[in-house]
Amino acid sequence: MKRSLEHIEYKENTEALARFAKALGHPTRIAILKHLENQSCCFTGDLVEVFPLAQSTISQHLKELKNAGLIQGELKPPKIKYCIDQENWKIAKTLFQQFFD
Amino acid sequence: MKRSLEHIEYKENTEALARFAKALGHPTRIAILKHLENQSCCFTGDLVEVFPLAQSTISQHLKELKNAGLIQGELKPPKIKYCIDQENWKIAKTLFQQFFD
DNA sequence: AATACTAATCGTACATTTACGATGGTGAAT
DNA sequence: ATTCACCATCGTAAATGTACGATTAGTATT
Repeated sequence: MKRSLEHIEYKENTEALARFAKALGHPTRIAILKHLENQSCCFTGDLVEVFPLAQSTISQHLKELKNAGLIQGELKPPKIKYCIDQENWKIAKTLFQQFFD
Repeated sequence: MKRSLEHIEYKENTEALARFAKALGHPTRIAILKHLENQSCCFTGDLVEVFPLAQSTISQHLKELKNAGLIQGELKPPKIKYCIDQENWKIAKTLFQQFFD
């Protein structure tokens, strides 16, 4: 990508907001989060049934959402229960609110 | 990307929200929009001075923001004045608000 | 018509994203 | 210890994203 070597200095929260936005930047991930908002929690397998995508693809999307901090996984053997990460969710909500005035 | 041929059917507004989010998914674009919110409007050249990026790179980011509908350009020869697209901005704001409850 | 200025677009290089199937790992139950 | 179910991760392929410099296009002004 021929990146500039030094890291650009952005204003406070700019990168955090961009990171959240990027995680939301795919319809499947939006749909997963909407699903989680309704159900409050769900298992990977549930999503695989809901969406016409491979299990690995769903898993990848979950990973990205987790990396962005928007969801968290809880071991519930033999499944994993995913829920909204309420704390970060609130942060994201606030950042978007501030951003849009 | 070995995409599924048929298009996945998402719920209302899911794709619109994802499209906005994707456009916001880069810190430079967030910064540009913040700048526009302060200044209300600005020229491409102004941004080139503000950010340590090539003119073509700024132009590309502006194009994406325009494609997403978040900004609009007005011919002000020999420059182009960019402003927030208030109408779509309101739509985006609403979509994010709804999404975060 | 020629010039000057601005910004878009082109061409390129490399990173990242998105999808799939295949494989590996973890915890429960047998 | 073996097996089963579930899910993560790996490997891969193709699309998209991000950056740059160089070129082109558009709009006054001369």
